[in-house]
Formats: sequence, structure tokens, C-alpha cells
Amino acid sequence: MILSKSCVYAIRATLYITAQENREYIPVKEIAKELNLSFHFLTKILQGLTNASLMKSYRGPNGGVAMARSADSIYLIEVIDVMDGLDIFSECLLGLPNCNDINPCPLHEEWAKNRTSIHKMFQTMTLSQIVNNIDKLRLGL
Amino acid sequence: MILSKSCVYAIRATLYITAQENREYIPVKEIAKELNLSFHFLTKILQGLTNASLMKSYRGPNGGVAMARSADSIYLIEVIDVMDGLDIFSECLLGLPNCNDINPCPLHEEWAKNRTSIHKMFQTMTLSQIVNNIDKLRLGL
DNA sequence: GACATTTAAGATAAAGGAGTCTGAAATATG
DNA sequence: CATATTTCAGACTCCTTTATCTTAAATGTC
Ligand code: SF4
Ligand code: SF4
Repeated sequence: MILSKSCVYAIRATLYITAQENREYIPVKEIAKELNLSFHFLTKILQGLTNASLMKSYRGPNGGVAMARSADSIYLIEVIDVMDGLDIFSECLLGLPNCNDINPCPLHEEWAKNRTSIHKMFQTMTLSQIVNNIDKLRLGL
Repeated sequence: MILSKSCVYAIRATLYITAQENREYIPVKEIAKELNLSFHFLTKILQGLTNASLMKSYRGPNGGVAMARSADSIYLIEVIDVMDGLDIFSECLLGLPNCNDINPCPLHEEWAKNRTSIHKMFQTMTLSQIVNNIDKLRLGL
């Protein structure tokens, strides 16, 4: 898998939150239940997003978490960056050291092309765009 | 990283072996030294390839390992299959369950395109092709 | 203020991948 | 046959990721 499980959970959670328009703070417990994830694990993951200022949170009754900015200005790559970092988009496929563009292996061009393509995809896709184009009922499960 | 470390080590080792034309069996100790890998770890990895009949081995002095078939008929995907399996080429990017082609998320088409492209790359590239197009001195390190 | 709700923080545990080590089996050489 | 070489087999350790659990802090409601 390209993305870690934590990263995928983070993406799914932010998509769920984005789909809940007209609501202020969403309890983590609700998100965990709807997405069928461990509450405590998801809590820790979303805390990471909150510390990175991608989300905001509020304690106490009626509290929960929410996106820090409008979801149509949040790109998938931002969530990925917080969770996994961006190394995957510059890493070599074969992990060979001492490789450079001057004398690349036969895989390099093809690999670099796809790597860039995937990177661009994450850089241009916002949370809103995904939510608006998906059957919202499918976000859970 | 898309491929596991073991898989990358396996690929690098098979490339090194392929580059050693005119030689019968190559000792694992030599490969490990040249590629700067742990001998015992590489031994275990190459045993896997041998058990999968991708390589053959011979014990005792002058023994070692060799590719089971001509390297120009061995495709990268075969090594990857033995080490990591082929699930990565059908897996969903986001690991979402209950996803299908009828009602895909906005990422699906782009992701599937690149996934297929990478798969094809591994399916069409032989060990010989890589070795013939790379600076052999760079295989070590 | 008492109490219930909810996130924050951090310790702990379980699982898998990565890497190490030891001894057994095979084989060439003398 | 004795010895050195080399793969085979499996146990074992180490590290990272994944997941669980416990306690504290904040906050709304009565
Ligand atoms: S040349 Fe090949 S091995 Fe080197 S960085 Fe590019 S893809 Fe990786
Ligand atoms: S539709 Fe999206 S989430 Fe579903 S399998 Fe395709 S890429 Fe994954």
C-alpha cells in the first residue's frame, strides 16, 4: 500500500467530516462508529491533524472536531503530508542509492512519470471535490 | 515505498546475478558484499526465490545461486510476485471497502490508470533489459 | 458545584517486517 | 575420510506500525 493505514483513516475521516455540512463540531466517537474504526486510534490520528492546524477541536458536551478551513480549500496532499510526509513522491521505486537523472535505470522515466501523476492528483483534489462526486452513503463502510 | 525492502533486495540481487554473464553459480556471500546487504538476510530472501523456482542453487564449494531460466525471459513482475504478491496492482489507493467500478470515487480513474501503467512496466521489463541499459558499475551500492 | 461529555496525552500491548544468529545438510577437494 | 565451503532451516531479536487502555483536562448542563 502506498499510504499508511493511519493516513487512509485520516483521509476517510476528513471526508466524512466534510460531508457533514451545516454541522459545527463532530464527535470523534461518531466518526469512529460510522467508519468502523477504533475510537481511540482515530482520536490519536485526528489529534495529529489538529496539532498540524488542519483541523480544530472543542472539548466537552457538543464538542468534537471540525476542519480548520473551508473544505474546498483543503487538498488531499495536505492530509498526506501530515500523516506520511511527502517522501514517497520523490523516492526511488527500487530504493537504489547513488541514482541520478544523468544515468538512470530503464525504469526511471516511466516511474517518474507515474509518480508525478499521482502527486499531481493529490495536489489538485480537494476534500469538497471528492465528497461532491461520491455517493455519500458509501463514506461509511 | 511501494515495494517491501525484501522485494527491492531481491530485485537488486537478481540484477547483479544477471550482470554476471559467463559464470555458473554465484555465492550469496559475494552478492551480499557487493550490494552491501546482510548476508544472512539476503540468504533467506534468495531461498524464497529458489523455492519459487525462479532461481536455482547449489551447495558446497563453488556453489551458489543462479537464475533458473535465461534472464531475458524473466520479467520483474515475477520477482515482485514471489516477494510481495500482486495485490498492490489491484488494491484501492484509499483502502476503502465496498468500492466498485460502477460508482467510483473521483480518484479512481486517475489512480487506476497509473496503477495499470506501473503494472505493465513490471510485466514488460526483463532482468536482461535493465542490465543492458544500466551502468553495471552502479549495480553495487 | 456536581456531573456527564468529550478531547488531550501518554503508557502499554499486539502484530508484522526487517535483520541476526546458530546449527544442520550437501558437496568439492585433497 | 577429514576439512572447508556453501546453501537450508528455523529460532530468535529488534524496530516500526497499528491498536488499546488509562488518566487528565476542558466544557456544557443542571
Ligand atoms: S534510475 Fe531507476 S533505480 Fe535509479 S532512482 Fe530512477 S527508478 Fe530508481
Ligand atoms: S473508487 Fe476511489 S476509493 Fe473506491 S476503489 Fe476506486 S480509488 Fe479506491
